[in-house]
Amino acid sequence: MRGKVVSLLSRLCCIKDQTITTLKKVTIVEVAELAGVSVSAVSRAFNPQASCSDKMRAKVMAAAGQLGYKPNRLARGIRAQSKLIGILVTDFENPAYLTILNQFTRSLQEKGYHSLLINVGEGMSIHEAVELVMEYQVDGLIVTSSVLPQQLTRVCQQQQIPVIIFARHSQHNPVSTVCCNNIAGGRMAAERLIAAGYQRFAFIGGVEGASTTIDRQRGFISRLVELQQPQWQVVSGGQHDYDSGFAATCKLFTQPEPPDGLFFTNDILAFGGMDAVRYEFGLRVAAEVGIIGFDDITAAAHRAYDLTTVSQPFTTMVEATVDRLLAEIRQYRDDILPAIEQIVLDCHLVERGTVREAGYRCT
Amino acid sequence: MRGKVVSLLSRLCCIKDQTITTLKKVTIVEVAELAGVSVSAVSRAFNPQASCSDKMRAKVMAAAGQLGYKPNRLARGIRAQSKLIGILVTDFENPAYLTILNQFTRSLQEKGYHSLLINVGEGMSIHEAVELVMEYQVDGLIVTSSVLPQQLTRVCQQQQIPVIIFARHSQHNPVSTVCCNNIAGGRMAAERLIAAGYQRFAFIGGVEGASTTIDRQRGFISRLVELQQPQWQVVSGGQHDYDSGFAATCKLFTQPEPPDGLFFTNDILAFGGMDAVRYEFGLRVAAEVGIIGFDDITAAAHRAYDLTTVSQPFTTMVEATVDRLLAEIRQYRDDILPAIEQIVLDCHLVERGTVREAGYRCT
DNA sequence: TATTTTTTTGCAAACGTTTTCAATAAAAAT
DNA sequence: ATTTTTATTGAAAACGTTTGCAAAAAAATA
Repeated sequence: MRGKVVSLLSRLCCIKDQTITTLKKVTIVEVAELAGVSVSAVSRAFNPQASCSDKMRAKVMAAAGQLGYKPNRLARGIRAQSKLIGILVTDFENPAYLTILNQFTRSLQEKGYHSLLINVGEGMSIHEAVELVMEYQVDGLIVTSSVLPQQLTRVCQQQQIPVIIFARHSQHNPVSTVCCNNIAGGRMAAERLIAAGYQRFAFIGGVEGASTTIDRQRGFISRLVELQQPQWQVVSGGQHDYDSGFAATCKLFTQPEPPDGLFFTNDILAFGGMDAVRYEFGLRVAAEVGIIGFDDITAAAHRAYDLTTVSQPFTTMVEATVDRLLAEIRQYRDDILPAIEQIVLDCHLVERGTVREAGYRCT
Repeated sequence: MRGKVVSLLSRLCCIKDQTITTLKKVTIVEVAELAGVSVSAVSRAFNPQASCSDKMRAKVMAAAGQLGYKPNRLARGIRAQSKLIGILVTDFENPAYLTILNQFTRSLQEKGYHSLLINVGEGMSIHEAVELVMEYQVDGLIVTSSVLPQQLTRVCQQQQIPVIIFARHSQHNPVSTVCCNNIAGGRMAAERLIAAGYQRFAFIGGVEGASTTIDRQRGFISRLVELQQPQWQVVSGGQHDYDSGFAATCKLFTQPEPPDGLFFTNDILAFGGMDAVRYEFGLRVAAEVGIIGFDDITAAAHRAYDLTTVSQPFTTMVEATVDRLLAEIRQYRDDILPAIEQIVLDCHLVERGTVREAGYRCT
C-alpha cells in the first residue's frame, strides 16, 4: 500500500481527561419512566399495528424524542420480525447487477425491509450463505443468478423462510422463481437476424449450465430450425465477461466459413464479440455481421456500441420478486403454506444499430 | 406486469393434513441438555476466545451437530457484537461501484463481518440511513461517495461506532477517510495532455461539489497554469453519467474555438465525451482531440474505448478501509479513542489510445 | 503430600425487546 | 342506569444469547 497517511491527534469533541465520554444507549425503559407509563406501552406505541390510544402514543413519542430513543432492531428481531432480507449475489461482473441491486434495496427499503448482502463465491458457498442468513434470522431470501440445491430449499421451507430465485428457474426444485421469457427472447433474436438476411448463425454462451443461457440458446436454435436455416453453431465463452466474448468470436472468425449472424447470451459478451469483429477482423457490423445481445444494460445504448439487444424488464422483475416475497412472508405468518409461483415476464427486442434492416436480400 | 404465472399447487414435502410441519428452532438450551452441560458452556464452546476445554468443546460440537444447531446472531448481537457493517451507497450509476461492493463484501466476509447495504437517495436521506444502521447495532459504518454531516459523525462517535468515508474526504469533519490522491491524478492528466501538444484544455466535472471532482479539477488546472498554458475552461455535466458527458462535450465543440485536450472527472463521462467527439463531430480521438478519464473501470479497456485514464487503486482502497475500520472497532472495544486517519493512496496514469504520443509537435 | 496458582465450569443475571393475559377504562347497546 | 362489548393498559414471562462471579477441578509449585 503506497501513499501517505495524515493522522490527526485527537478528535475535536468527546474527549475529557483522556477518557471517552460515551452516551449511554437509551432504552425502552428510560422512555417508559420519563413518560410515566409501562414498558409495554412504549413498545406498542412504536408498533403501528398494536393497540394504543392516540394520547398514549403522543405522550410516548414526546418522551422518546426528548431522550433520542431509537428502537434496537436486534432485540426486536429475537421475538418479532428482523425486517432483514438476505440477498445472495454471485455475478459482480455484469453491470446489470448494480442496477438490480439499486432497485432491490430501494424497493425493500420503501416497504420497511433492509438488505443483508452476501457475496457468494470463493470462500462462501451457497450452502454457507444460506446458513449465514438464517443465523441472522432474515424474514426472506432473494437468490440472484444462481440456483438453490434442493436440499437448501427444504431447509428454508422448514424454517418458514420464503425464497425467491431471481433471473433463473429450476424445474425440479419446489421454489418460486421470477425470470423473463428467455426462450421467447432467443426466438426474437433468431427471427430478426433471419429477416435481415444473414445466413450463418452462431450462439455464444457464457458460463455453461446457466438456465438462462440454456433457454436463450434453445429458443434461438429452435426458431432457426423452424425457419429452415441449416447453418448454425453453438459455442461457449466460458465466463460472462468481455474477454470471453472477444476470444470466442475470434475463434469463430478464424474458421473457413465464419458466421454472419451472432447472438450473445448477454450484452457484455456481445461487446467483446463486436469489438473482435470490427477491430480484429475489420468487418462492418450490421452491414456484414449482425449482432444481438441480451439484457439491454446502460452501455448498450452508448454510441460506441449501439447494440441491438433483447431487453430484460429488470424493473418489473425486481418489483415482482419483492411483491411475491413479501406476500409469502405474510402467508407464512398467517400459517398458510405459500404456493410455488414461477413468474415469467415478457422481454422485447430493442432495435439499434448492430443488425441491418429487415428485408435485406444478399446478392 | 405482463407475462404468465405458473402456479404449482402444493409443495412436495412438509405438508401433512393441510397443516405445516415446522421444525422448531433448536436453541442453545437443547444443545446443553443433550450434551449434559450448562448453557454457558455451550455459548463458550461457540466463542473461540472464551475459556473452554477441548474435551468440552468436542462434546458440545457433537451435540450441536446432531441437532443442527446454528447460533442466533440477533440474540448474540444484543449483548455482544452484531458483526454487521453498514455500507451506505449513493452512486448506482457508476459500474465501479459494483466492483467496489464486490470487494467490500468479500473482504468483510473473510474477516467474519457481514454487509447491511443501504441505498441512500430519494426516500432515504443520509441522516435516516445512519439512524437505521444504528438501530441494527452495526459494529462499523462505511460511507461511499458521499460525505457525512458533522452532526452525524458526532452521533456515531458517541455511540462508539467507527465510520470510514470511502473515496471522499472532508477537511472540517473529524472522521477517518480513504481516497486516492485526486490532485496528483489531475496533475498527471494535465502533464500528459500538454506533453502530447494539445493546446486548448477543458475539465469536465459531473455532480457539482463532490470533493473528488474539486480535487481533480484543482490538480489539473494548477498544473496547466504552472506550465504556462493560457487556454483552459471548466464545465460541469451535472450528473455522473454518459449522457452528461455527451451533452457537455457537444456544448464545448459548438464554441468558436473548441478545446482539444479533454479531462473528464470519471470514465463514464469520458465515454460520453468521446462518443460525442467522434460520432457527433467526426473528429479523430487522439490525433485531433486528446481524452483522459478517471477510475479505470473495466470498460475503459474495451477496444471500443481504449481510454487513457487515471487509475484508482480500488482494491487497496477497499483493503485499507476495511483494515482501518476493524482496527477502530478493536480500539473502541479496548476503550481507546481511535485517532482520525486520512489515508491517501497513489493513483497512476494508464496509457491507452485516446491521447497521441508525447512529444508531438503541432504544425 | 500440602499448598498455591491456573483453568474450567455452572449459576443466575443481564441485554432490549415483544407478547400473553388479566385488569381496567371507555364506549355502545340495552 | 345497567349491562355488554370493545379498546387500552400494565405486570410479567418469554426470546436466545453472553458474561460476571464464585465454586470446582486441574495443574503447578513447594
